Amino acid sequence: MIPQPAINRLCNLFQLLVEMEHAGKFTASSSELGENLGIGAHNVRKDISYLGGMGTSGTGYDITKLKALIGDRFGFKDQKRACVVGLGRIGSALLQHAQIAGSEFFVVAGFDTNINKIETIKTSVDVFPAYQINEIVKKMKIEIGIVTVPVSGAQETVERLIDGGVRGVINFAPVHIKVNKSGVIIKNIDIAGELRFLSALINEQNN
Amino acid sequence: MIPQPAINRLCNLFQLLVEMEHAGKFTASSSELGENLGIGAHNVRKDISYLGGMGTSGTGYDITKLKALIGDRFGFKDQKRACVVGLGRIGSALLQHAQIAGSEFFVVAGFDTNINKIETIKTSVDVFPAYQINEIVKKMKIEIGIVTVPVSGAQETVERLIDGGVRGVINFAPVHIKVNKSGVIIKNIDIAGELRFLSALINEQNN
DNA sequence: TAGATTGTTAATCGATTAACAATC
DNA sequence: TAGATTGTTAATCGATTAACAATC
Repeated sequence: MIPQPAINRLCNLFQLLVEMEHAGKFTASSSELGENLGIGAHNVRKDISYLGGMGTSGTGYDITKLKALIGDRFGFKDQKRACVVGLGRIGSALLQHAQIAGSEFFVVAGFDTNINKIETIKTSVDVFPAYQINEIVKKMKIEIGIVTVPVSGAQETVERLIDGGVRGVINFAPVHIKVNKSGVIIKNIDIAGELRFLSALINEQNN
Repeated sequence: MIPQPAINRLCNLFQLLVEMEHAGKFTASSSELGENLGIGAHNVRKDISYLGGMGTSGTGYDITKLKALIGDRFGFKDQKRACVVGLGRIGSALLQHAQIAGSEFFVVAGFDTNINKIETIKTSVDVFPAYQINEIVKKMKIEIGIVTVPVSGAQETVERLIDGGVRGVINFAPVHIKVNKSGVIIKNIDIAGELRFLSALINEQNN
């Protein structure tokens, strides 16, 4: 059982390794990796040790092997299908963006309650009315839902996604979502909240 | 010295209180607040106690007073000026969005290296070429920078913002930014990273 | 070999949870 | 008063840091 913060750091490490590999590097030491991630070398080694470890004393880590170790463990090889619900400014930005990110995630569908918006929107991704969420998620075997609807619609939207069979949700609405089905994970991203947090931290420094 | 996780939760609590007040509620107990935040009542009381506490035994908390207590402590009353650098899909969405969010943050300027983009973009917010970051941030007394440039430009962008006098940065580029000036806070939001993290968590459950 | 760097154990640190006396 | 709920102290839990023997 790997602690969540460690899983998170290992995800960041994975991304760093992708970039390093791309840049033509072959090996890296824990201190070099730590520097690039903004954490201690200890921490890097400790995190990697949760996966069993595979570094070479005196030399460091083989970038390609380490990347594979993390990727295998967390299932980063398989493509993952996602959908976006709520095609406002951020939603429609993500509808395009998520494919690009060079990541293993593909946005394969978009949803909105507003029929006009559905007809207007210019995108290569198929777009459907919100009442079809359940049906389409099932049909397309979508694993992850990205929710960018207003607070008032978030809970219901997530429930429909879960009914459709989604395993995880990224929720941009600033509300806590209640989940009854076990095994479903919700991750919140709250941009206004982060701004507020940042501003609180700045304020705290001044006293 | 309030622990950071507590500050974060108090920010969420603040937002909840705004909504509750808006809904016409006057008091709330720690258990009710906790339920809405997805945390324990213990935790709510503990967090509030960092601010000195002000609940009434047997009755709970006065929503308006509690909101004021948090807001005063973290400086949420004053309007904060922010700018967005990098007017891609997400950047230009934020250029509009951040004002709306009903928050105390105002986006007062946008920047991009691409001159064409600057001329094309439709927005009520003033938009400038990136080389003017330092100058404009100083002139407009912008406190917070929101960075949505590609990884390759992120470090330099943040440095320019800090030179201009920004106190905090929200960075959407998936890189760790090095800061030399003390008192400046960087918060990362990595959407692709969150997707990866989510997918790793889902994967971990299956074993 | 000598220098570098890993993996792991033990020690520290900090936050969350629990419990309860105090209070409205 | 009796019931409800706070604020705080103490106990638990978990993660990070430090240190070092093992290894290439």
